[in-house]
Amino acid sequence: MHGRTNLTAIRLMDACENLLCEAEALEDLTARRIAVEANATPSAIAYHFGSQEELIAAVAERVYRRLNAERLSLLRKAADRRAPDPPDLEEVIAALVGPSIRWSLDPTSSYPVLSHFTSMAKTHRERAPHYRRIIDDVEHHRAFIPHLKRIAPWLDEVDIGWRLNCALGIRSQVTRSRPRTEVLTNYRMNLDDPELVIARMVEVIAPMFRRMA
Amino acid sequence: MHGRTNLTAIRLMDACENLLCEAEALEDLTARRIAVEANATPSAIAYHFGSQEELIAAVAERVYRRLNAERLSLLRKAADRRAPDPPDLEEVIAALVGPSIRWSLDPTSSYPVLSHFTSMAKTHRERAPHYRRIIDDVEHHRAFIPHLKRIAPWLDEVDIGWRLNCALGIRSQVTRSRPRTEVLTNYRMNLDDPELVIARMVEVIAPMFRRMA
DNA sequence: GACGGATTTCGAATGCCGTTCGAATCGGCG
DNA sequence: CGCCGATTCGAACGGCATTCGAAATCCGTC
Repeated sequence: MHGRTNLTAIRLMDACENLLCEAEALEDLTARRIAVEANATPSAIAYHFGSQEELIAAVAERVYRRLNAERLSLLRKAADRRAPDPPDLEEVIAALVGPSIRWSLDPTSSYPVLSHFTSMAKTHRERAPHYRRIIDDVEHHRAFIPHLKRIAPWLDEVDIGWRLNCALGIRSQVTRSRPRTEVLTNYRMNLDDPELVIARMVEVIAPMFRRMA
Repeated sequence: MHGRTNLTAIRLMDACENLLCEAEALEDLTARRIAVEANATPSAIAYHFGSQEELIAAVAERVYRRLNAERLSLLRKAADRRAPDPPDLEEVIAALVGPSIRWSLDPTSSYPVLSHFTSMAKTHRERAPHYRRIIDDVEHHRAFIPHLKRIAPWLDEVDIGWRLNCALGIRSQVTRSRPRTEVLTNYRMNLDDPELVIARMVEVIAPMFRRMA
């Protein structure tokens, strides 16, 4: 029934996720390789998912859900700790960027799936809408807005959203352009310790939400 | 002589640049289409550039040089205006992010070449080193460091480089993830006026280089 | 236990891709 | 004219994702 609850459908997704993590370049990920890794044939991909791209989208969505769950869990924790007072700004920022940073530095995580997936949206025309729906789903980011609004009530929602967007840009730069980051900091920053990196990011992002001097 | 000063080599680069700008997806860019657009054959690409990827790299490098020249020209202008005093912080930041923003909003510019090119580095394994050499060339960014250091002498060079890197991340987010930016700001920010966007970015980035309250 | 329709798997075929390669063509110089 | 390097071309080749009809498998029903 063309579903993805089937056993081989699951095996295809797992194989695709594994290959996507190991592959250093996307051209290493071919339908045939996925099929072999999953003990199936390329036709199985078409049958269960419609196309290779939709399989990848399904895998990416699955990984995204895990990351977002972690983010929102940290946000809830930050909110609960201080309730009914507004949460701690630095803790909220750490909840926003922390999971991405930790995943990107953990070689056993599936973070490569996400970074490959975003660059894939620019490659494929037909599936792009379907891809963008996943990438541009920012509901889990919007969840941060009300909390930040309580922390910085003098900013309107547009200002908050804009700063949130900027924070996400910094996050992407650090996770996806490591060579640039290394060169610009003269190789004198320890970019391997996630907590250190997160602290450095908080140090830069937090002032965006503080009242100007 | 396998050079790229030949007439058809130039026509190939121009055709590739045009197609790269018009194509909304990279799969639209094929060697055969480039050849047709340049009144040549696919073999000509191999002959003059070695491969399609190297042709694309040559085109991207050409566009990068134009953008960087514009950036450095603005930086020099900012430095000259206040010399021998340190340049104005906001003007330096505008020099850093302004050209990218203006190009990305100008439909006649070749900015799509750059955004496509960066996502291409993740797709191809063999040429990746060659690609990364172009992408990770941050010499033109490093040129900003001494000026920023004069503006914020209490920051060491690592701090300056880190903040510069963060500013570039914000720039990338705004130029490359417009849908996200729109949703997060509730579609209530005018993202079509480059000067307005630049002002908003300066507003967020400048505090990174100001002494904390 | 055997049947029959729906579901799933398979393998061959299709069309497009980038690239290769030998032959044909061009252009200037003796 | 005749030569030779530089350039262009067209016909391959292998690899890719995908399609499709036939086989195989599964499972409720007789």
